[in-house]
Amino acid sequence: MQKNESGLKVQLSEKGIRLTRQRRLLLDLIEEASDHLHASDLVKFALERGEKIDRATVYRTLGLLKDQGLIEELDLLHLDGPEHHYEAITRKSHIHIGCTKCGKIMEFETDLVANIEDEISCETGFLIRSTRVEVSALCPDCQGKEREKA
Amino acid sequence: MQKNESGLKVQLSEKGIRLTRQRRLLLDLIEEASDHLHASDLVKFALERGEKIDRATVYRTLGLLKDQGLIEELDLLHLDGPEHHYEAITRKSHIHIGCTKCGKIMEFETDLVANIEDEISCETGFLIRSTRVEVSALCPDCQGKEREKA
DNA sequence: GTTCCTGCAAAGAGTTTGCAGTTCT
DNA sequence: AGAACTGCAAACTCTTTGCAGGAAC
Repeated sequence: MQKNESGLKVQLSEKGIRLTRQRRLLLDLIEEASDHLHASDLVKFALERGEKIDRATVYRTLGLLKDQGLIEELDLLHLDGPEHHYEAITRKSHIHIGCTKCGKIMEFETDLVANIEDEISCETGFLIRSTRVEVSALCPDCQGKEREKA
Repeated sequence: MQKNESGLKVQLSEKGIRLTRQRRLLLDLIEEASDHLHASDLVKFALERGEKIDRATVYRTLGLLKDQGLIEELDLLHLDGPEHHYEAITRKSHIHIGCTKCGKIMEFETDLVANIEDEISCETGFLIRSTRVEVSALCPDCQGKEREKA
């Protein structure tokens, strides 16, 4: 373990999991990303910064990070295709709203998700790990275009 | 359009979409199902009642029904594999809680989802079509087993 | 030094597509 | 009759796996 490692890397290391060049690379890419990445994005972005990584390693690492609770797997309603998207789990959880017409994804923060989680815990006894909320909608721009047609 | 067609079939027909033998069959299976079906379930269940339907038709029909807003596509956190699951859209919406250990899926009804939708509509102007909430958790049984190990 | 990880290549699974023939309205 | 739908088969994409060599601790 090297000095001054960034957040997710420390977390992984503290769980007794080896930090390899490839894992550092992927964690960097995921932490720096503003978007929701999928596996082939990661291969591509790695190449762009001159580092090579195999698809298989990407998938294996994403699985590992998901199991360890460091990243979250999203489908984003498959508006963009069948791949899975991943994002770092941050303090403030947020939900995703996708426009079914233009495919745009918007993030939205709300405390109400925590309320749902509380209600579930109390009433069912389930111990919640994470909650994924994905909303399928029509964005304001696309609503305008729909009205023009009519 | 035949007489006494069931709910989803009427809805489809009213949209001007042809009712074929295969579509009736799939709608019947989806309406009667208590579980969340995926494509190959539908092929299998059709065969069990002596009707043949091609995979391609199943996928095309599921796409159609999803686009028309008659069924909802779920991933159920992929606890059960990479397939998509489908269920009829019913009046009372519900969310899915999956146990990451045993894979059990529980349905849960709450009014709080409607609150989230209201908040989103007001603050973003998005017109919501549907909201998918999938919770990853540990069920009470599996929590017990975890404690035994420790 | 031991254990775990990676790359490569091949396989696997779910899903989509082109086309000719059939069915619906 | 005309438009839309289906079955078949092949193709496609995303993802997983076995194995030999290499890296982390």
